[in-house]
Amino acid sequence: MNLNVLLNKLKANGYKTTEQRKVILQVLVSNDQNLISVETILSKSKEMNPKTNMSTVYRNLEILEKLDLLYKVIAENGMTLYKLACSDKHHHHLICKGCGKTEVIDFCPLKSLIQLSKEKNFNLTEHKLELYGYCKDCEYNKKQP
Amino acid sequence: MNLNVLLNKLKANGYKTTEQRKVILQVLVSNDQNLISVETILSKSKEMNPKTNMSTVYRNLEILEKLDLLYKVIAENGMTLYKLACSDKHHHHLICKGCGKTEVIDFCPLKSLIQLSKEKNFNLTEHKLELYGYCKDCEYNKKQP
DNA sequence: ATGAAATTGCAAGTTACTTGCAATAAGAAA
DNA sequence: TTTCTTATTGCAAGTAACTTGCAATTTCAT
Repeated sequence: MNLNVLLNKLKANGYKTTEQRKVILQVLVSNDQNLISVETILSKSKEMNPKTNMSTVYRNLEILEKLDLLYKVIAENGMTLYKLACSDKHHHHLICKGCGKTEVIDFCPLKSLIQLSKEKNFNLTEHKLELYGYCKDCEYNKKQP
Repeated sequence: MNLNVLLNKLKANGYKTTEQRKVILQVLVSNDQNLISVETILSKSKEMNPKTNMSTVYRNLEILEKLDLLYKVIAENGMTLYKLACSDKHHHHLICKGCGKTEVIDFCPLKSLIQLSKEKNFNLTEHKLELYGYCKDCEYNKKQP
């Protein structure tokens, strides 16, 4: 995903192209293989445009998230990490606990995933699988409000 | 997992049995099928012992986590939800987005999980699979510091 | 009963993020 | 190109969810 594609998607949704926005997007584009923190996004943005403000970063991340252009992970310490979303196709990630580097994995069944991470020389230490949805009771209550 | 088992595990690790601790554990024990927030733990604890304090709740949760007696999920809004850990055996959960009720699932491959949630009348809407570990580079750096 | 060590409550502090508002910038329309 | 509406920004103050320091209290082995 490059800068202009992103700016066009934003424009198509009524958002304007500003210097600060361009810089923030540029930072995300050039780190599109790694999960990075807001702190990092801010400091790298400031390198390119010193007047970039924290609120602006948060507000732009919020917009990107709303447009499904952002992938977000909440770390164990409660800190939020971001990267640009890569594609609409369903996929998962290998996430390096050392550097935050991510690798896309195109399919789902766990057995094959474990095999795949071996092939990629990724030392898989933990995994977290959370299934969300509605239980029988809540589903019933949704339909009978 | 009942109250006395928990208190004994704590005792075995040098932690004392206090009124507040008992109450907090009791709240967790009686909600062991649901993920609950700290706010809920605190208010339910206060019902049983009005002088229970927020710091005390946090400090006790910290201890339980350190002893691997607690299962913790960080929700999308950044709030942390807890329940007692159920067993040492590797397993996953179905988590209801409505009420936080959890159901244990004993095996792993995703296909069977989807089948299983159907059998349980759980309307699976999303899932999140995150694989953590170390990439080739970080693994190398760990070995050559 | 005594005393060392753990625990607690309180209040103040911290961190990560949010919000209100006035000033500024973007870009469509005139 | 100027005008004008609307989005965007920076700032500073606010909030939510924890965390911490410390003195007072409680537990429990002796």
